[in-house]
Formats: sequence, C-alpha cells, structure tokens
Amino acid sequence: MSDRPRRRIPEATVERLPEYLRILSELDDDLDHISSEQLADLAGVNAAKVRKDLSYLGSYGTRGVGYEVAYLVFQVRRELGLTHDWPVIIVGAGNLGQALANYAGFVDRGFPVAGIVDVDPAKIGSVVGGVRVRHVDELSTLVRSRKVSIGVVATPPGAAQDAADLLVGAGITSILNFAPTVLSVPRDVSVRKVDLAIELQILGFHEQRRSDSSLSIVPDVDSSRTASA
Amino acid sequence: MSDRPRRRIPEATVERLPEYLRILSELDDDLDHISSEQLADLAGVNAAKVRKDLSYLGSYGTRGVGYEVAYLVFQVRRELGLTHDWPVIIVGAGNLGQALANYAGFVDRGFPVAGIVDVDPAKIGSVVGGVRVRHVDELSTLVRSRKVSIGVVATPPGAAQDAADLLVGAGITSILNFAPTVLSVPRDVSVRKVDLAIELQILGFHEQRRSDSSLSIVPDVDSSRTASA
DNA sequence: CCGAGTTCGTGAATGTGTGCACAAGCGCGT
DNA sequence: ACGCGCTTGTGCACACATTCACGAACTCGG
Repeated sequence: MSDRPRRRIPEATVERLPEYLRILSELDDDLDHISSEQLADLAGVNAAKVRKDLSYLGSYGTRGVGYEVAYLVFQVRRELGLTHDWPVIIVGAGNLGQALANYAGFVDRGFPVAGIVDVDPAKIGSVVGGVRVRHVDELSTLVRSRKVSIGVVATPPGAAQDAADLLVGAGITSILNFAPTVLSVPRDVSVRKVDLAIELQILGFHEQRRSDSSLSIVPDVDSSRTASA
Repeated sequence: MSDRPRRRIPEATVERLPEYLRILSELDDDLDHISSEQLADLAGVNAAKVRKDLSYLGSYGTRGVGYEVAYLVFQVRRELGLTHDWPVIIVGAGNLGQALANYAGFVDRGFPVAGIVDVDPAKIGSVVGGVRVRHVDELSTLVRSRKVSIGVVATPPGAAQDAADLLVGAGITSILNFAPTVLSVPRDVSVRKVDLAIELQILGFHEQRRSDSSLSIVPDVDSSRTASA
C-alpha cells in the first residue's frame, strides 16, 4: 500500500467519479468484472474518458479483462475520501431543508445529517428525517461536537450570507449552497452551488435555440414540436 | 440594431448568463450603469470573463462608461429566451417535488409550475404550491394543453426512467433530473442532472485533500474573502 | 479642444478537457 | 507454447475555456 501516485486529479474527473461509483455500487453482485465500455454506456459517456478518468487513480484494470468491480469500488471510494462518513449540517428547515433532511440518499452515500437548524421558533423542536430541528444559536456547538466539516445552506436568499458566515465561523470548510446568492467566504473554504432556477434557464436557452432554428425569425412557441417517439 | 450576430454562444457562457441576469435584476434602481469589474465582483468571477461573455451577445457596452443595466438585462433575457414564460411539469410529489412546487424562485424567474403528477393515490388531489397534484395518466394531456416543454423528474430512482419516457412520449424536449440515475432519452432531448449526493461527494473529495496536505504543506497565508460562485 | 482617466472589446497565450487510435498486456483455446 | 481476440493505458491532436494585455472609444475638467 506504499506508493500512491498522488497525481493531481483533474476537476472534470472528480465530478464524474461519484457517478461511476454509484453505478458500480448498483451492479449485480454476480458481475465481478466490468469493461470501460460497459461502464461508459451506463454512465452515458465515452469509453476513452472512463479509462482516462480511472487511470488517474492508478492502473487498476486488467487488459483483456476489464476492471474488478469490488476493487474498483474500493479505490474510487478511497480516492473520494469516502472511507469514513462526512456528517453535514443543514441551515434552514424550510421546504428544501426538510426535503434534504428526509432524503435517504444522503446517509446512504456517507453523508449523515448531523443537525438541522433554523431561526423560526415554530420549526424548532420538530423532527425531520429523524433529526430534531434546533435553534441556529446551537450551530457552532453542534458543528464542533459532531466534527462536522460540510454545511448546507438551504435558507431564503436574504439569509444565505449570514448562514455562510455562521458556518465559516464555526469552522466549516465546505459549503453546498442552494440559495440563489453568491456567497463570499474565505479562500480556503470550498463552495458549490446548486441553483434550480439557473438549471431551468439553461434548459430554456436550448429550448429557444431549438425553436429558433426550425422557424426563421418569428419567436413562436408551439407549432413545431418534435414528437420524438 | 437590426442585426443580431447570431453567434454561437459557448456552453460555459450560457451557464453564467443566468447568474449575471439575477445579479443585474437585483441591483438598486438608481444604478443605471455597471462596469464589467463591478459585475465580476458580484458574480465572483474575473472581469475579462464577464466582458467576453457579454461580447457574445453583441457590443452592448460603452467604453469609459460600462453597461447600461436595463438594456443589458433586456439583452440577456432575450438571449436566454426569457421573453416569455416556460411552464414546467413536475413528476413526483414527494418531499423534493413538493419543495420544488413551493419554491417561489421558479415562477419568479419565468418558470411557472403548470402541473405536478404522481402515482400515489394518497397524494393526488392535494395542493402544493397552489397546484393540485394529478395522476400521472394525465401527464400527456396536461403537457399538450398547457404547451409545456420542460419536465422535472423528482421521483425515486427506480421510477425515473419511466418518468422520463412518459415525458418524452408527451412531447417534452428538456428534462431536469433530480434522481440519481442516468436517463436514456432520444438525442434531441436535453437533459440536465442535479444530484445532491454527488455534490457532497465532490466537496468531500476536497475536504479530504485539505486534511491530507495540511500534514505536509503549510496552507496559504490569509483569510481574505473571495466570492465563490 | 485637449489630455487624463476610465472601461470595453478582443487577439493571443495559456490552461483544461476530450476523443481517437494504437501499442502493450492478458486470458484462453488449441 | 503460441497465436488470437479482447481491453487497458496513454500519446497526440484538437476543441474549448480562461486570462492577460492592449488598442480603441468614451467622459470629464479645464
């Protein structure tokens, strides 16, 4: 177990590894090897990309055979740091916060909800996803006692920056932000953002392109809907 | 003004335009011009990037002055196809589906919820976000009568492909998928995916890197604030 | 009307990601 | 033991994205 290449893994690859991992984890137990092409099909990507991605972890495949599923799963998990759980704390117990706390996929994939906090007295004390909602004042204590390093911002936009400041102040170093706001944080804190409206706007852009090019100028909506079987 | 360059807009730019638009829309009314640097600061990106992004829309800035906010908003909206609303239909009225239907940000930004469907008889008839939950059998009718072109998959993973097939069958050409599943759809259908667990795993990867390297290498000086998207 | 200060638009350099194509390695059948 | 078919790992070329750096165009004060 000595030499790990410790190569720098490209960000694009890091973003695909979790998908590979999910697919591999869901495979039938009786399938013990998988080829880059099979995995590529399941992931909806190119086989060469799969091979290149996996090559950053080391040479864990066997030519003529493929990758041993169990071993590959282990290696990907190790590389992603999933050898232990990463507890998360959710700030905001509104619709989204509750949905997140209830989402089994979190704990299943190694991210148990260590706590959920809110400012609204009406919400405090209620239980969502098996966790009791606490007052935001307890955030810092909670983070430290449960060794939480990932925070999830699920507040209204106006409160998002405050939530981020609280999280950072409590020692959090990674934030997943669902509020439509640009968070300003120290440089050593990672932030990822999920903005549902932005996703829709990107789709809307492509929709528009589609209809634009079928007609000539008039920005009509309906008429030519491609009834793809 | 007649000529629209009709240049091809890079995908990376398309993904940033909605963020610029949101920021511009939230600016004080008394600010009538904004420079690329100001906008860049607010968006947490490089000023040159802002200028290049905006240049794909045409030359709408004025040297020495900046961009006229109102005009720029109009141009970005036009480019993104936001001159009219894009109704969406949500498949799955579970925790996430309900949170999405309740999310005001959708309708505010031009994506009214035209319908929400489920298979569970217990959920049908209830009202979320002002919309009545209907049976999934009504999906096709709903899509056609309300001219919906964007579908949102918020089902459990096992039902996601079925949901996608239904949407495609009904004539939907864009899908936003929240289920941790790779959807297979005809080539002319756009799919974007939001996987919450994957986002956390990416953060976890960087967390791990952080703790790994802090053992050997002294991290950077500061704690100055940076805006991160 | 001119010069100083500002800011855009963009060419060019650099950095990052993708995909082809093929040599090298492995297993299996004979 | 050997050759054949399969699959990996990766060099290379190309495509895409980011950032720098600078000329061009504008405002404003005197």
